[in-house]
Amino acid sequence: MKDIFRDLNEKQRIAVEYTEGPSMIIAGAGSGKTRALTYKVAYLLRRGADPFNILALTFTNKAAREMKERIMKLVGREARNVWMGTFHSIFARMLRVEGHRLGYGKNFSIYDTDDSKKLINSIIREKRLDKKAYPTNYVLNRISGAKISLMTPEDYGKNAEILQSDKISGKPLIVDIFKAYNARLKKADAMDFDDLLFNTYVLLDSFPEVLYRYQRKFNYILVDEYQDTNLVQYMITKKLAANDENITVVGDDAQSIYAFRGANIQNILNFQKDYPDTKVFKLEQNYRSTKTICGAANKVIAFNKEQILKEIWTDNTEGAKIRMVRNSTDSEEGNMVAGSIFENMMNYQLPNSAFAILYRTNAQSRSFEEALRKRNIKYRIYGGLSFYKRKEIKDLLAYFRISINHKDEEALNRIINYPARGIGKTTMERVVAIAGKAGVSLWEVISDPQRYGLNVHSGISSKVSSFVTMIRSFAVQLRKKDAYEAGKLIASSSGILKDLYEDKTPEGVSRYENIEELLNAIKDFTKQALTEAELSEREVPFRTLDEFMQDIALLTDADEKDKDDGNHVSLMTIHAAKGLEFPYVYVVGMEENLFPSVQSLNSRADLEEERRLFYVAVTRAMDQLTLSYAENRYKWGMLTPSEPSRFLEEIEEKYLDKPFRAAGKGLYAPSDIPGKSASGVTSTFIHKKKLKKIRGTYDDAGPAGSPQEDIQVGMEVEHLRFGRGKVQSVEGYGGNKKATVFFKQVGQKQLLLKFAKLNVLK
DNA sequence: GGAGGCCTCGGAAGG
DNA sequence: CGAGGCCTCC
Repeated sequence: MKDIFRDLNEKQRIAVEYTEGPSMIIAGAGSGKTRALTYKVAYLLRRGADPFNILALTFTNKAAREMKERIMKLVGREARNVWMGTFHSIFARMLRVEGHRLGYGKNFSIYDTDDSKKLINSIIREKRLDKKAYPTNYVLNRISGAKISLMTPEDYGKNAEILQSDKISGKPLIVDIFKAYNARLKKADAMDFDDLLFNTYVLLDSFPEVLYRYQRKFNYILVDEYQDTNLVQYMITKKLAANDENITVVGDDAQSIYAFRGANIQNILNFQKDYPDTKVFKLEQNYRSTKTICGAANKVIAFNKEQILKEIWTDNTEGAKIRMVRNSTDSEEGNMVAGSIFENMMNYQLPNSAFAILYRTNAQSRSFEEALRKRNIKYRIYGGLSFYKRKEIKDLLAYFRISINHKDEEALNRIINYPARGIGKTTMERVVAIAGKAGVSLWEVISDPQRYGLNVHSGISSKVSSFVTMIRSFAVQLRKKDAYEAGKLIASSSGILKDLYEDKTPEGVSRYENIEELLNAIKDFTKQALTEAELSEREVPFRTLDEFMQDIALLTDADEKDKDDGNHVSLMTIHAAKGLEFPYVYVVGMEENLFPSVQSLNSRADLEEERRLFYVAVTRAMDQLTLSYAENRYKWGMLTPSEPSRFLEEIEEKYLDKPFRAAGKGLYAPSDIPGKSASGVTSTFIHKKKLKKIRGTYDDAGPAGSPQEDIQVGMEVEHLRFGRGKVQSVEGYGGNKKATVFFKQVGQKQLLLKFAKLNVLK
């Protein structure tokens, strides 16, 4: 048990050891929040807790997966039985078992945001409402907000305040759309993302025996990123923990950046009121960043009024000053950043993965893409169109969905006439109308058209019936074949493969390849061996397609594995960067009306959230932070002038490389950057451990590097990127000391020892 | 029923 | 600028 604690500092250790009763770990940026959480679970397991009795909730699949892997490394394979996952996936799992009490089938569908929007649009159309008056996103946000606040459509309709505000905004009928929307979901045996939470709450609230069972089951509850929880998440965890109150929440109010989607910062601020016995632990030692970056970040966040007081500090070195760079246009900004990355890479022998470019909006990525491509620097853009959002993928998945759950209306609408089979808009409008009147699902109508008096030409009626027959045959095959065989059969029998195969345009070819890729993923899934325990409790001795669908229904882009070795410059929004760290960080587009965004300028709360976002951006940097802005930027095709962001002035002068707004010109102009003395970067002190942590590809064999002075001719050394080699000669003194090394893989290289961290092997 | 032209409008994003 | 919705025309 000792060895677990060896990796923790005193404060972390005390927090981890405190297992009985409510506790809150307020963890500053880079202070080892994830570490505390993973070690606490590991510690519980070591002390004999049953993994099945531990519930650990996260916001992203990635966080859950990484934590699980780390715990498995600490205590072994049993850790995979911990109930660790996202709120949505854990609750979906519970609802598959218990949902029948609320009238859902075991194979209920999960509607993603696109499905929800389409459904809302069709309801607006059917109700003959004005689309302009009822924008889809607005309506969906209202509905989602209601569900997050645990309101049914009936509650919504009784709430005078809400009705009044809908009336004032000229949308008095949202309540009707909400009612219809929920009814349609139910009829389709489907839940949207919010329902997964809402229904879990209802389940625990209305069925005491179920609540009791899960309270007994989950002896220990841990919640990650607690500052991001919304009301329903808060209520569920409170209910589940009510029995023995062994609840640990981890978070940092300074990094709460999701209020816009319902996160309630009060949940963390009020935790101590909910559980008066709460033990509070503060982790403030930062292991990630230099003193400069920590100091600057503290100053920035201090401009906010609402916060739990805390300051991060670090034992790391002072480090390089923060650079601020003015550019005349956004494309110049792109070139400046790419040039600076290139130069740092060359000077200090850094991998691409040491660099990140962070921006406020996805639309900003273009100038950086172009500049990086010009220099042949590998990069990856996070966010944007994900694999599972592509049309062809959604089409095939819709076939899977409707084969599993015939009532799934959005899946049906999507594919009933794709590939084209002559069942058009008119026919479907009739089906929808009849189904609505009879109060049954669309499937019910098309599978028994006579009974419901579906009045169409005999030609069309035979097309409909052969579609129904096809889906039914898929359903039969689902039970006989494993996931891969069934998936392959559906892909070809549905006509999707043929349709895409015939399209020889580059896009068509790529769509075909995407389908192949999906089938490969299913193959991988199918190949995973089943344990004896699993085999004993299932009907068929192989993994099935509906299991695959449950596995991926809640997956998103962020879960996609890197296709390369992970050695790329990362481009992403600041939101997406939360939880990540990079040696070199460029926060770009630091301009008024962009960051902070226009929409945030109206209220103090919004501006403070924006500042927390800036705090998150600053604290992603380990070694060097560069802030940049452009005086002119293309916005929607127009070159628009812009002012530097107010946040730039919140960085204390003493942390800056050159004064911001000093008399005359302070900031770097881009021409100052590449080339000249590496812009005063004193040292890079990239810790090997950290680099390895970033992507896990730069494994170093030996222990921490030896002092550079000791490098001698004849030594066997290892370089992060070039691998093993032998020192041929050494020349120069002090900071200019150079070594010529022959590497087995890449041949002879001259290295400036100040920058190239070499491990001495022999 | 699908292709192509015109118009509109634009935040961030997990599941 | 570019994506997506809508209308028109074949």
